[in-house]
Amino acid sequence: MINEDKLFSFGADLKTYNPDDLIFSEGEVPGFFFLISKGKVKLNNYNEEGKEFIQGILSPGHSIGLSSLFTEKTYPLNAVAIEESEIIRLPKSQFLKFLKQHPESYFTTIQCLSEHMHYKFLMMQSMAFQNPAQKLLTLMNYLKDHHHDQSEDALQILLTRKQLASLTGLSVETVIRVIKNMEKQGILKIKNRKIFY
DNA sequence: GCATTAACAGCTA
DNA sequence: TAGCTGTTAATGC
Repeated sequence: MINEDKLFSFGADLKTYNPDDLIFSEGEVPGFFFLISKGKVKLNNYNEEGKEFIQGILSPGHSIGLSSLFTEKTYPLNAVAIEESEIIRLPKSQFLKFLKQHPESYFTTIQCLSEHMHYKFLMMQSMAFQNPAQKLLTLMNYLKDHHHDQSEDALQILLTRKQLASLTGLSVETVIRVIKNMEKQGILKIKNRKIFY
C-alpha cells in the first residue's frame, strides 16, 4: 500500500465526502490521484434508460480511477461516495513526481491496476456468457477471495440486492429469486435478509 | 428506502 | 410449450 504520510508531504489533502457526493464524473479530465482512507466509493455508469451499472465498489486502501491517470483520456465513469468517506487527493503532476522519487510505489501501483484488471476480466466473461446464478457466484467468489478473512466461515455479503443487481446487470427480482434458489441448494445461507456465503 | 411476492409479458431453447 | 427473466405493482420490513 502506498504510504499516506509521504503523499501528504507531496501536497496531498484529505477531503470528506457524504453519501451520494460525486468525486468525479464521466467525461471529466483526470486531475488527481485519489486514495480512499475511510468509507466506500462506487464506480458507475447509467444506460439510456437510466439504469445504473456499478463497475465496482472500492474500500479503504484502494485508489479511484487510477488507470485514467496514465492516459490522456477523460474518465469513462462516475465515482460516487456511498458512505461518509475520507479521501486523500494529490494533484496528478505531484503524484507523478512522487512516483519518480519513490520507485517502490510503482510496483504497488501496478499491483493495484493488475488487481482491478483481474476483476474486470473475471466479470466480463461472466457477464457475457453466463447465467444469472453464475454471474452472482463469480461476484461473490471474488468478494470472498478478497475478504482475506482467516476463517472458512460464511462471509456476510455486505451488499444490498439492489447493489448486487447493479453489479451484475440483473434485475433486483432475479437476484432475489436466484439467491433464494441457492439457499435451497445449500450454496449459501440467508439470516434475516442478510446473505452469508 | 430496501426486500419480498405475485401476476403478467416477452423471449428462447 | 415450459422455463427463465424483466416489469409492474402491492405489501412487508
